[in-house]
This record gives sequence, structure tokens and C-alpha cells, in this order.
Amino acid sequence: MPELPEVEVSRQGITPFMLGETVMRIVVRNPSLRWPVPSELQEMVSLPITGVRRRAKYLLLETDWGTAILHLGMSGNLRILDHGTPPGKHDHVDIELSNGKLLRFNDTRRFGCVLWTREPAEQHALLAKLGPEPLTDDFHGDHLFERSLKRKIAVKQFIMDNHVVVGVGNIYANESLFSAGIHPELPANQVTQQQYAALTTEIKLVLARAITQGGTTLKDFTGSDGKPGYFVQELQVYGRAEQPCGACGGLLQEIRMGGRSTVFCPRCQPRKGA
DNA sequence: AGCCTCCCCTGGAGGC
DNA sequence: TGCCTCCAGGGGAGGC
Repeated sequence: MPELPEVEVSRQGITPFMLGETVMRIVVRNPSLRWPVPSELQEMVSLPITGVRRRAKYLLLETDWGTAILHLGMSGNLRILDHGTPPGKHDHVDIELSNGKLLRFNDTRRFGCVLWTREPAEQHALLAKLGPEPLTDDFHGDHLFERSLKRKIAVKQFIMDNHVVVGVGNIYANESLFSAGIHPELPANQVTQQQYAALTTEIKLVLARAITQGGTTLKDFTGSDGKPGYFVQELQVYGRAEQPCGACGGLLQEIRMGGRSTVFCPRCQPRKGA
């Protein structure tokens, strides 16, 4: 599934093919994504692409007239192909460019979206209230600590809240909590300032490391199979329930939190905070 | 405001 | 082999 690292690698991969190119044609084969693909997306035709940016897991294709907002959801992927490449199953949207290439949006489960906005993208309702990017200096231990003071929600769900920090999906929440030695069910307001400092460090490390691995997975844009790519080999807890903890040898335990699979080591991640 | 549950969707896995 | 059921999960919507 595309997590923030894969979205970032996708952005880096498509940028050289898109930046400065003019949109020649947009083909929408199935507009039934998370939200209907708006007909106004066609306003993009004949405009040059002036920017390819990312905010959280949203990709932004900018023009002087408006911005296309793409989200890959659970199963989406983007490929750069030549004009005329026959579409396959779940190839929902093509954006054809003046250089003979096209950007193809494929999404099996259709949890993703392709939207169009004429306001500055940051002011769009989906982006306006997002928390800081995890890999910037705006995201630091004290940010989490201060935001957590009145929050009784479990720390795992707290760090997966996009208003707190963006881009921490289920896999990376599991991994970073393990590395920081924090029990996922510990209430957010019982996690200490020191623990948040460690957790912040681990979130940055795991995401940065996954970007490196995501580069391997997506470098030729042959698409994702819905599994976590090569980074799966480095996962310490996610998908390893009932297997021995790499640190202490005890058995990893799986529970469900908010409908999401949660795996942790009861010994290395004691339910202990302030 | 904070918290919780529900829901969108398809393909793969497992059971019979 | 085929059919059924269950499950995964980002994240917004809506109800308390």
C-alpha cells in the first residue's frame, strides 16, 4: 500500500516527465473513486504543469489555473507510459502530456481520488487542517508532547491522526512505537516528553529508511502489488504476530485498535508512561 | 473539541 | 474446482 514514502518516491519519479509539459488530453474511464472525478479536471488540458509537489499522502499537480489533487488510497499507483499504451483493469485516469508520455492512475480498490481545485491547494478542505510533515523540522518531540496534553486517545491512534502529524500509516505507527519502546495502547497524555522525543526520532528514521526502500520498489514504476514492497523485509513487528521479538525473543502480540492490526512486544513496550 | 464507529472497495486466503 | 465468507486498510463523515 502506498504510504508516505511511496508517494514521495512516486513524486520524484514522475516529476522529470511532467514538469513543464503541457497537458494534451485527460481520459477518465471510471470516475467512481473515493469522490467522483470532477468534470472540471478537463480545465487542465492545454496548461503546462508548473509543479509536482506532495503534501501528506496527496500529490499535487500544479498549473497556473488550478491544481490536481491525487491520493493513492490503499491500492493506487501511478505509472509513466507512452501515448497509446492500452489500458488494463483498474486504469481509471490518464493524463496525456506533450512529450508523448502519459500519467496513468490505477487503483484496484478505488479508495484513492483525483480532484481539481482552483484555490491554492493548501487551502483546500482536505489539506487545510493537516499537521506537519514528519520529515521536516516542524515535527519534533515537543510538538507531539504539547499536542498530547489533553488527549486520552491511545498513542498509536494519536500519531496516526493527520491533524497531529501526517504520513504515519498503520505499518509505521507499529514500527516506530516498537523502536521507541512505547505500548501502543498507552493514553497519549501519559506518554512522557522523553518518550515523545524518542518516538519522533523513530518515526523520522523509519520513514526515511522506507523512502530508500520505496525507491527500489517503484523506481521503474511497474506498480505495487499491494504489499509493503522491499521494506517488508525490514519490518520488526508488523505482520509478525506470534513470532519472536528481535530484541528480547519473547512472542510478539497482535491486537486490534480502531479496526487496525496492531503488533507489539509486551516486554519491550511496557504500558508505562508518566 | 475529542472520541468513536461506520463506510467506501476488491482480491486474496481459507473453509467446506 | 467452485462458491462462500472474511479480512485488509486511509481517512472522511457523522453521531454522540
